[in-house]
Amino acid sequence: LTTFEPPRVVIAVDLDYFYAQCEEVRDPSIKGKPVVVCVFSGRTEESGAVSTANYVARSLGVNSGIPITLAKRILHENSSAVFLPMDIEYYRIVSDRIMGILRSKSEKFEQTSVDEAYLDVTSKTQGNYDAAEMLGKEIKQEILSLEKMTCTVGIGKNKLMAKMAVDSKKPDGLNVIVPDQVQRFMNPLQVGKLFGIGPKTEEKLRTIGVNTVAELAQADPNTLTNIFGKHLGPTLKEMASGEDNSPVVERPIEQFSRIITLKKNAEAFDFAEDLQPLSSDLSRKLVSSRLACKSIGIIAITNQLKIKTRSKTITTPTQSREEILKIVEELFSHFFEEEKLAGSFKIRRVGIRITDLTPTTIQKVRTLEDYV
DNA sequence: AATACCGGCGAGT
DNA sequence: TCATACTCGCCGGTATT
Repeated sequence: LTTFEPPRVVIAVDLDYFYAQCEEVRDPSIKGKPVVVCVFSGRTEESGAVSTANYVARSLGVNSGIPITLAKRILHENSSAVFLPMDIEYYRIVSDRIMGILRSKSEKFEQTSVDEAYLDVTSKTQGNYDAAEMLGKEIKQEILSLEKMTCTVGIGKNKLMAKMAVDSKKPDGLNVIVPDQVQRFMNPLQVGKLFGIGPKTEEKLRTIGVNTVAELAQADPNTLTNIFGKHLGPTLKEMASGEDNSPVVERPIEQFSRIITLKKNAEAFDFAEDLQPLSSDLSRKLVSSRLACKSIGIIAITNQLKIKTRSKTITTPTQSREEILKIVEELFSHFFEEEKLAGSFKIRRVGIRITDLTPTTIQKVRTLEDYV
């Protein structure tokens, strides 16, 4: 006698143009106007990039990642356009409330960013896609009534298909791709539409004559493995078939980083002062999450926007602001010595990354004992 | 031979 | 020139055990 195992049902939820929508909710008078949420780098008055824009702004060509100055040029005749500095703390508070709602509606839950999450609802729906769709409508309605916010819901047989469903129905959509329709949905797509295939991978595939997902699904496995490696090659083929076995699970954060734009480009290590707040922030974050790091790294971004990194693994995990800073300064000193020999170059942005995070169980025990 | 570490690259929000 | 701040994952090369 075997128990009935319903086919997996996964819901992906994506909060529409999240940062900009948070601003619309906070101040409804800006709804209908172009709303542009900006990260001001502080280098000059207006330098920086667009983080998110609402759909009014997007329809005019103001997309994520473009320079703020360009966005202003595009919208300069539009006197109603609203440019706001990113207020990540506020967005996180809104996000936390909504994620709480979503978590309560799922058996397994995985938040993948501040505005996206997956819900495994297999047993709740008993594998029934009509039940899943009703649940999707309920989720949309609840977020709308409690937070006055729209979202897009995608439903599929795994995370990939749920995500593909979401991406093809934004914004304010509800899209179900039932298992029978997976091939029909996927085959005609250009490979660049697949989640995880960006411009570089798309171009590589084009050189071997693979343009559509159907062609990728039929592509020669050896060729793919030769080009993309023994993991990515087979994964690409699976993706093209709409297959994805990855479970919906909450993952612990594996790295923290902080990065800033320098007031002026550096040709030598003359910005040690600027690193102190970064180190402090990361140290605080470690302490508050009861973690210590075993690996400390630096990030340097050149004026050509090339990313360079150096890192060091230490023997005893640390939370210490001073220790992190000391290693970071060593790494930057070495880095500039090396690069000096290599030729002239300029560093635009610098940062610190900490990885190999390990729980500080000793602190946990102490905290418990305090209560005993 | 297996594992760890390192730096680069790519993708996504 | 105009180009943020994050996080995750894989690749290949090299070092360590």
